[in-house]
Amino acid sequence: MRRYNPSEIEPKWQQIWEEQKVNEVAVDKDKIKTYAAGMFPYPSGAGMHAGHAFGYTIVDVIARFYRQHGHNVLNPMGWDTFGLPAENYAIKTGTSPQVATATNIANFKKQFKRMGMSIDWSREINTSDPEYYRWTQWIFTKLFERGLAYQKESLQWWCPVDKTVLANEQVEAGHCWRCGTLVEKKAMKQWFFKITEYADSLLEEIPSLDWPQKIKTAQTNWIGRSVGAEIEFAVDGSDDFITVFSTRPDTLFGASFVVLAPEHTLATKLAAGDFKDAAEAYIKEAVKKSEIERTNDTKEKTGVFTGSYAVNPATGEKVPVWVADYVLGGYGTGAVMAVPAHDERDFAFAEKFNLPIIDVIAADPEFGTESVTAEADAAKIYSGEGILINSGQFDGTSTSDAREQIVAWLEQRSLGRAKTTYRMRDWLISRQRYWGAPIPVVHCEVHGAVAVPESQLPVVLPEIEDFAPKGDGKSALARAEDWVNTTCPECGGPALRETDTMDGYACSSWYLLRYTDPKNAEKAWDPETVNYWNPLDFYVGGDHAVAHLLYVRFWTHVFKDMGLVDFKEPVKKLVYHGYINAEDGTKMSKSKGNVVDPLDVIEQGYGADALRTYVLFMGPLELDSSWDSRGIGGIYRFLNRVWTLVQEYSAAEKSFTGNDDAVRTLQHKTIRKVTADYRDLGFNTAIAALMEYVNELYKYKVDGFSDETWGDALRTLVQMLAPIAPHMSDELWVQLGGEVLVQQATWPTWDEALTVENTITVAVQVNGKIRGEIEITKDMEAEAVKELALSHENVLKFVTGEPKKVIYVPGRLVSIVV
RNA sequence: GCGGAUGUGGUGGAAUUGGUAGACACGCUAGUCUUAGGAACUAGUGCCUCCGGGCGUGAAGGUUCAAGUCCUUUCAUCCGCACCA
Repeated sequence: MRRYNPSEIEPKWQQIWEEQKVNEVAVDKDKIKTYAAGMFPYPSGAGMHAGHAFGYTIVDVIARFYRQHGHNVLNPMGWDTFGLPAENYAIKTGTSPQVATATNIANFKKQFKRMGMSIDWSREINTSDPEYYRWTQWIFTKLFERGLAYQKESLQWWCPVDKTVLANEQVEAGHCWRCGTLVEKKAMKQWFFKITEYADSLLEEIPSLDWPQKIKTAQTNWIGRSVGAEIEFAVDGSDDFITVFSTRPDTLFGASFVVLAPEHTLATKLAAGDFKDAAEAYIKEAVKKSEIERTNDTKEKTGVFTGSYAVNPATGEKVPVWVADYVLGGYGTGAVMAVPAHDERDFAFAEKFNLPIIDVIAADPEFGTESVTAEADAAKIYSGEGILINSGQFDGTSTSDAREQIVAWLEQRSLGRAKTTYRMRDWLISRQRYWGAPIPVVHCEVHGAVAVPESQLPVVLPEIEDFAPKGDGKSALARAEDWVNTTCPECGGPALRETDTMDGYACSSWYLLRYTDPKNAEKAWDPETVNYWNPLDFYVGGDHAVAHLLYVRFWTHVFKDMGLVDFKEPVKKLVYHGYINAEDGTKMSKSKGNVVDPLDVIEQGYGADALRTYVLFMGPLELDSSWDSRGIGGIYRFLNRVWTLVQEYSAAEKSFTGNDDAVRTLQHKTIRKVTADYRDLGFNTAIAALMEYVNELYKYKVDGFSDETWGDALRTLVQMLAPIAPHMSDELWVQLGGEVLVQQATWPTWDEALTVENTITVAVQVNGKIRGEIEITKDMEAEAVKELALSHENVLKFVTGEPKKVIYVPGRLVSIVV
């Protein structure tokens, strides 16, 4: 009898799949399409780890499952190659990023193939390939045309180690997402994408997405829409106005002081009189402090009185103007009206500096317009809804009505207007680094910033010797003089190329479209092709909640507006999987030496099928788990049992056995269960059901094998195992008489009538406690079942006299109440 | 602080509409057999027990014939965002 030997059969089938090009697909409108992709990897020098194996196995199983349903399945792969790690690695080792990247890709590709991934390799893309980034640049120019890419001077996050600016999304708790260094603020002229213009559009579509709630909430919070008003406070004795933003214009009558962010343009100007020196010193100090220092210490508020006053537009009262670092320069207008009675932060500030606290909202309508302040505990801040008090003509109005009425009242007097602000900022895309797609812009003395025309794309990244940043705020490209000096596409006059490169996230914001038309040399994509395959049916990943997943949505929304695609949302279903940690439960890392390399596991003899099955069996997709080297042994045992069962069947004398009915019922029940589990992406339970199936078949086989029923049962087993363990399945499929590859055979179906067993075990409860079991036939009447239950020996012990109530849940249990 | 989850055996985890809690697997225990292997197979494995049964899904209440599942309160852990006005 042949032994299960994955290291022999796996390479064999991988070669056959490749030779037959079974995974290469084209547009076919007669078939249902399914487009499944994993978030493409950043091919690091370390190669793949168990987490990669997990994510891409999920994609592959989905792809194979739908292929077995006759769908036209696109499962592509590409490489996210631009970015800091590759460049830093290159600087460290002295090799060029181009060379290092090519080596790493070759390594990753080998691993993918050895894991049996059913990828259409004819569609492989690489973001650092000029044929790819040419179109990334083209998209930039289109955004530029529409005013969605612009340049502005502003304070930005700067990583002093990586010597580049970072997007907001790339700063994690004040530290650089790549190297962990404390970031600084630096004023620089930078390129931005105007994602804020799409804030509402992006927000609106979130509920329609079949994405994990976690991600949807994270995006909603990230966009952070706040509806409120801008309100003008005139500066007393000056023509200046302080514009504040508030979500609670209904509390305006309680605004007892105004607070400016230290960065506010009026902050220094308003420093006056005896307070001038102290205020200026505070402002200077606060601006210098890193953001992290400022936000870290949230308990103790600091601030300083400017010496100036502003006029509350509702009351006409003079209120002091303060400067404090709890007000953020970058949000709203950088100035707030402080209503200490109804805002915690303002309250803390007012208490510390002894500023007036005016109650303007009564929580309980029963208080009417009478102030509760006088006797109310001073420490009580009420930030909820209620009825206005101490608010002139608005007394008695509900807070929600007052919000509208007060804004309208201000608007009449040009002292305010409704305003919606967002927490999200525009996407900063300039990077002062070499290894990225050059921003396709030329700076002309006459015409300013001019987009490079399509005919001159790509702007190829020149190969240079020294690509390390020097910290002068410019990328190494600035030193490539031949490249920098060029002519203006508008006038032909002398001009300089933009030397910043684009954030790598730009490249990954449209690759899901390019996959569908990867070789198009005429345009970024053919609309018909893109609209056939897209949007993506399944997008599998375990990283990124906002950054990439927000950017890719943003670009697609823009493409829709530009008429380049027919859909707004790029990803229908987002499959978010957990991490695989090392055996000790900590994160796998190269430095700790606890990384599990999938290739090692395969080469130890377990094979790719066992690896794939194991990572899926560990638990539900979304949960984190820890690698357990013993667990894969159990999986290997299971695959061996499958193998052995088929060998025994093949070798056996076939005869009628008497267990055919039972085997058939088992088969149909299993098809129903496993099919549903696959569809719901419950791979762990699908595998468990297949194990149970095999265990049951082992029990039945002692009676011998019949030809037809057992052949069917085993072919079904092999087919249902095929998405997960494709190599073994193809091998056994042939052995069981299959004529084509398993993935080309139709998925088994079940007959509901055949899933019902002839005799069913029903539990009997007395007063909610299980007291016995009865065997009934499948057609037994409810009354007969109840009677049978009541005559059960053990049940009789607990039932004295006439039962109050007898409930029969068909096929499940009988509940007797006494 | 806000938001999102998650709490089930020694471990990873299963449980349609509320309907026999612990599927499946790891581990463990005992046994069988042998070409001593990364074995394989068989049986057992939630806790307690006076062997009748009792108790069990973070905790406490509630609804129900019946609750891991629904409701109320509460505790713990993890993750995301964090002075966003």
